[in-house]
Amino acid sequence: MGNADIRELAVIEEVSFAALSGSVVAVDAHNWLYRYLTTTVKWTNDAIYTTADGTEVANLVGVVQGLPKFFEHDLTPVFVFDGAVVDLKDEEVSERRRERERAEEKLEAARERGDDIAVARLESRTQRLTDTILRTTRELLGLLDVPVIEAPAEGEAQAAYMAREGDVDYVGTEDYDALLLGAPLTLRQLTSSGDPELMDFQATLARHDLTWEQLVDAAILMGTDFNEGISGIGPKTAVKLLAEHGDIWAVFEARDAYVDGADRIRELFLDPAVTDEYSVETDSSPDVAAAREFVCDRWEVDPGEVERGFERIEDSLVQTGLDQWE
DNA sequence: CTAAGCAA
DNA sequence: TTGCTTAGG
Repeated sequence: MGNADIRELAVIEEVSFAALSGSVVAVDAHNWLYRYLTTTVKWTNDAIYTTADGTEVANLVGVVQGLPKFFEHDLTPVFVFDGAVVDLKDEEVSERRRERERAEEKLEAARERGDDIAVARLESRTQRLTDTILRTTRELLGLLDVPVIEAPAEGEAQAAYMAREGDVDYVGTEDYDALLLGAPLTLRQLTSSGDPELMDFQATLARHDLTWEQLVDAAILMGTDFNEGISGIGPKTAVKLLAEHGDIWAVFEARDAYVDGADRIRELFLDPAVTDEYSVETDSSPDVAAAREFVCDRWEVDPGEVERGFERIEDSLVQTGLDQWE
């Protein structure tokens, strides 16, 4: 599939958190939450992340554990939430449904034979961001005064747009799509322990002598989330073909191979639904006490699970407060 | 999912 | 160079 192929084209360098100090990052909220739920939190035990009535609250633990990373490095996160689901082609939708059903069958089988490791792995695959998870995440971010922006469609597209407009410095997501959406600078691995990775849009275009349209065309040839690539075309061949033929239509002609709905897929990347109705408020005053109460009292999370995170948030507040006097 | 190794 | 498989997180 295409993701690794796009990485192959992208100009990516490691950066230090220190180099990012003072900047604003538009975080793809769904991507960030998903990553936290599947890797950090979900991996350990399950019961403590569920309330007595069965509501999942692992997201709250994830938020409390994940935000300090931004604050401690003097990064301002802006969380961008998905709006309406972008409608895919019918076959794509049913393919995904089949995938999901297959995964859920396997999960059931693993449960029956008591294979805990397999259960954990499969659960992370079938994990869904429920309405409750999204709602409580927004509420907690609100209490901590972290800006939240509602995208009309894909959060990542909105984030990329805000970065292109210069309203934020970076897009934060693990997804390579940000590059196709024209996000000038994308940060990856903000949640993991090592240094972040910086993906540079203009440098990527320059390296391969491509226009934005051609980069998107190359991705479509190699395969994206929305289409199968053309067999036999990887990163090298895609770039060569576009240099030779100019655009995807000419390539189709020359190879007598076609991608269904290529014009629509192109549009999803080049001209996605976004809104100007947002404001990025960078000075914040988190109500940590209220956040604690929300997480531990309202949602019954064991204080031990989030205490360290709240402390780090409080400490980083003091720290930035001091910085202003230096 | 990502990296590495191998066949065509 | 691409695509497939396998190991590991």
